[in-house]
Amino acid sequence: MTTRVGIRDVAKAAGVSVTTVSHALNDATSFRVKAATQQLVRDVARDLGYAPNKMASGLRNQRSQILGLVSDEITTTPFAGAMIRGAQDAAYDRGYVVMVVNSGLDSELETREINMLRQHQVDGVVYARMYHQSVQVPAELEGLPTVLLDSVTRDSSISSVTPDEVGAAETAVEAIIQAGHTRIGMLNNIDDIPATHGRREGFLNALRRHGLQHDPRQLVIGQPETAGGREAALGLLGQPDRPTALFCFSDRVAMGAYQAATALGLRIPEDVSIVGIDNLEIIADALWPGLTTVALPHYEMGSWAVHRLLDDIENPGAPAVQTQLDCPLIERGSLGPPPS
Amino acid sequence: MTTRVGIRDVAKAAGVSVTTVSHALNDATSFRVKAATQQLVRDVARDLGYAPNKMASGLRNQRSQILGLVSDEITTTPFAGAMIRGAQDAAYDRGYVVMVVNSGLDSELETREINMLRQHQVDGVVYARMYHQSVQVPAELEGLPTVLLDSVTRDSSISSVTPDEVGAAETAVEAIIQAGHTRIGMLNNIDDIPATHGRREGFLNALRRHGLQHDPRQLVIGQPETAGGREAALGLLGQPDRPTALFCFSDRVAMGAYQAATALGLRIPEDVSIVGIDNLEIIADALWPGLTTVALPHYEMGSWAVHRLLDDIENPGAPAVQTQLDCPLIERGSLGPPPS
DNA sequence: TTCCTTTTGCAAAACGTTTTGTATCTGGTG
DNA sequence: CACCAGATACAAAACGTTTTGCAAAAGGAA
Repeated sequence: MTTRVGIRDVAKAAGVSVTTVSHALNDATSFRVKAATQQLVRDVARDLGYAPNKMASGLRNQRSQILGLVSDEITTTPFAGAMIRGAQDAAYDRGYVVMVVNSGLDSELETREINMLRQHQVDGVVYARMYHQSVQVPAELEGLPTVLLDSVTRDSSISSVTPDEVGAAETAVEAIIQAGHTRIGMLNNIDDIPATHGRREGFLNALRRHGLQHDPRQLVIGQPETAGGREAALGLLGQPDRPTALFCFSDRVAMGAYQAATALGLRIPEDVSIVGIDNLEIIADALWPGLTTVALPHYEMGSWAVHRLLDDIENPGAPAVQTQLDCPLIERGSLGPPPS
Repeated sequence: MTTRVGIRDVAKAAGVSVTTVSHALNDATSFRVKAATQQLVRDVARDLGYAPNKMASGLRNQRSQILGLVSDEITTTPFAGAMIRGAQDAAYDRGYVVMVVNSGLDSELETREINMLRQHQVDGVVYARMYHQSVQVPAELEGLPTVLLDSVTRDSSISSVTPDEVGAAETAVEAIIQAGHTRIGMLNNIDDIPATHGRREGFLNALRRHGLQHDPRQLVIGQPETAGGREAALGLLGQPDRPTALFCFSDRVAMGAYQAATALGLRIPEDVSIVGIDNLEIIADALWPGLTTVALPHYEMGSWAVHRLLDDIENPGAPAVQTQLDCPLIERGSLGPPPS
């Protein structure tokens, strides 16, 4: 219940004026205050536990130092956590704080939530999706600095950051090829999203680069969940000329592939190697043996988005940029040489 | 770049005074304005897209309408997403917004982050953990309305919400018993945390209630991850008098039990039934067959915490309360009758 | 001493609201 | 017409800062 300590209290305690305190604390307009007094003021402020009221200073400078993060769902995967944390950490490093808001798929709710953010005078907004997709930025964001996270839009005047899907697939398939495989199958997603196309392209690129022939029957599609992966893998691994390695659209699909392999009596990686994408630790670490996979840089994307947004805010005018972040290979135990 | 529309603009457009606008919009101090004018003002405000500046109003009424949510890690499991969303939704329904901040295990960072929240004048904070544990509330929260989420502390003057661990285990084991099992094993956690003890207690309660004898050799402990569950289950299921059902500390442990069963050539649920706790969809849905498990009410806890916090803020003085939320059984396919 | 220069203080305005007290307007009633 | 009640307007203060212009103090150098 102790009434908050304000700048006047600090001034009184330090025996200087509020003007001096203000200058001492925000050393911006320097040289109105001598180094010694500045130190004194700071010490006193610390001792008193003074914390400037950001509503007041924000009101005065028309800067809230708050960023909005609007996302769709954040419940099913841990990806959201990583992105938010990346955004958070970056914001914190630069003296900002993040207001998170999520609206599921309800665009009316989204509108109202963005409105709330505006009322709180957020300095900018990160517009995030939980998986890489193409979006239309809501009209309410008009006039607010905005950066897209894990999403892109037609309007190239908005900066965005996404995973390098093609590169991720190339990384995975290169690793498979390096291990000696020549008959490689892919379990792709049936949905028409950027990840589907990008990863397919990367898969084909890697094969081509190494002069490996692509057998279209070994690129199958299915639902991007475990059940879909299981079915697809059962089909692929049941054939006599089965592939010796499987590149899977995601770790969940890879989990299905494990189940299929086990059901068929194939050992991993002795009889068949499996590589995924996502580095969904809760699955990749839990599979037996551990799943070799390519990590999606969620934390880094969150961080990148906020840094970009703050650059935009702090000195506007830079051209928008569409960035794709690298996806590193995480080796566990599911990739080995092909059976001889 | 259109300069924000303020209350004066609304007043001018509606042809009334700012006083009237303010009264019309916050109908609190009623009857200073006639219903007709109120409607007029509201229409004009909507047409102009007027959004009250919360920094200004907050400064004036010493109320930011912002809640802080400080948590530890939010990266590995999707639980964080559910809790945050629950908190979020509840806050939104009552006109508040949430600032999320997370500090890992770095308590110095936590201190500084709480400080930031204070600077932004949050009206209260939810102090959250990602798994049920006992915590010490940091001194910086002194004087701020606080509610604990998925955590408890010695000081019973702070309200808290946690899952009903004992009840969750009872629910799971009751279901197993209803299915006809009499030889039931438990794979518990080795860590000394509330969940470990609560779930053990619930397990024993259920057995006792049905007059089933508890064989201590069938309650084994291990690391609460998949590998730990696998090892523990291999031991338990390898014996001739193996249990016909396994109650697992968590879904990840249950996944290990699946692996062990598969390795031993046991079918689920024909040869052995398995029940978990967590309802970690990404795993429970992915296992084959689907995992019957008990859900931890993360969303509900987040929502409860915020509602409690706002009750505290809006009319202080109510006694603190320690709440435990129910955990419902989620049936999939891993529980069946015992082999005959 | 006198004149600078550097450091500090003081007062005031501004940010956009809410809230209060008082004054004004309107229309109806006696 | 005079009076009254209800509805509204107006002006001002307050919330806690930042920033400005100007004045005052403290030194040092001439």
